[in-house]
Amino acid sequence: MLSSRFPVAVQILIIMAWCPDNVKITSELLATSVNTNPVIIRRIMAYLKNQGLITTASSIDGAKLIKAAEDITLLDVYKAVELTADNQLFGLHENTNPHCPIGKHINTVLKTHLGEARRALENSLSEISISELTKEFSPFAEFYNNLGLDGAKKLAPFPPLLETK
Amino acid sequence: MLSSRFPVAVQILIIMAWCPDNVKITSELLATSVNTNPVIIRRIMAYLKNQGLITTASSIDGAKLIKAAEDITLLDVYKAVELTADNQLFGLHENTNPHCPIGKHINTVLKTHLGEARRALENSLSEISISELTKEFSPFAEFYNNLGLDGAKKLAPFPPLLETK
DNA sequence: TATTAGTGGAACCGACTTGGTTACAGAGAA
DNA sequence: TTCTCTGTAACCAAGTCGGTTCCACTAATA
Repeated sequence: MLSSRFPVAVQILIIMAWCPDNVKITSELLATSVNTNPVIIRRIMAYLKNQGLITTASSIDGAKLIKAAEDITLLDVYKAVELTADNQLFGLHENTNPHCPIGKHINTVLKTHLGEARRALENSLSEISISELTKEFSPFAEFYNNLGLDGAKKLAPFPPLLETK
Repeated sequence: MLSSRFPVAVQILIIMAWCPDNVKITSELLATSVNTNPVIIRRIMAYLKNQGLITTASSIDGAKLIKAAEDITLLDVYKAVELTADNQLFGLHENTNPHCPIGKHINTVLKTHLGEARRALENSLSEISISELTKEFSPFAEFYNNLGLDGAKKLAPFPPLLETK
C-alpha cells in the first residue's frame, strides 16, 4: 500500500501558504480539508517541523511557514516525510550468498544504478515549489479574498477554514 | 519496509543472462544465490513471466530469457514486479473535503506533478539494461568460463550454480 | 487563578503488505 | 513409473499505515 503522508504534507503546506494571515492554521482546520483526524495531521506536521519547514504553536496561535513557499520544493517535503534513514528509494535483499559472485556484488552494483534513478526522481521533485502549486489554486484564493473577514463565514459547509483570530 | 522484489528480480535476470547454456536455471539455483526460499523466487519469476521477459519450464529444462538481455531495461523489471494497477508511484489521500477548494482539487494537481516525477524516475530506469549490469560481472564470468564443465564442480560452497544439464 | 484552546505523544486497533515456510497437485522428461 | 521441478494455496510473524481515544502540558485569556 502506498503511503499518503507525502500528498497530505503537500496539502498542508499549500493551505498554509494559501490562507490569509487572519486564518488560524490548526491541526483541526487542516484535518477538515484533508478529511481525516487531527492527530494524523499533527504526526505529519511533526515531520515538517523537524525538517525546519514550519513552526507550530500551542494555544491560540496557528502554525506558520518558516521558509517562503517559493523556497520549499516537493523534494523538501518528500525528504521530510517519506525517506528512510539511509535515503533509499528501493529496498535491497540483504544476506545474499557471498559464495556466488553475483550474490556477493549485486547490492553494490544496484546501489549505484538505483541511486541514479533516485536522483532523477529527486531532481524532478526539486523543480516544483509549493508556491507554484499554490498558483494553481489562485482562482479560489481570489474568491476567498473577496469574501472578506465577515463574508467568509457564509462559506459553510466548510466552517473550520473560516475561523479567524 | 521497502520491498526487495525489484532487486531480487534484477538479480534473477542477471544470473539468467550471465550463466552459460549448460547451467540449468532452476528456482532453487536462484534461491541459493539470493539466499532465500525457492518459492520466493517462483513468485517473482511469475511476475517476470507474466510480463513476457522469461519462460519457465517444469521438469528438466531451466528457465530462459525471452527478450535479449540488451532489450530488458530496469524499467521493464520495475514495472513487472513493483507497479500497482494504476501505475502510481505515490499514494494519494482519497476522500479529501470537496467543500474546500484545495481539498477538492489537490489530487488533480498532484497527479500532474507527481506524474512528471514518476516519468523522470522511469526514464532513468529505462536507460539501464540487464546486459549493462551483466558486464559489471564479466571478471567473474571469465573466471567461471575458464573452469569448464568439470572444473566448475570445484566451486563449492556454492553447489547449485554448478549443476549442469 | 481558573478557564479554554490547542499541541504532543502514548497506546491501541484493524487492515494490509511482505518475506518466509510447508505442503501438495500437476507437468514433463527419463 | 519415477524423478525433478513448477505453480499455487495456506499459513505465519513482523512491520506499516491510517485511524481513534486519551491525557499531560503549554500558553493566552477572562
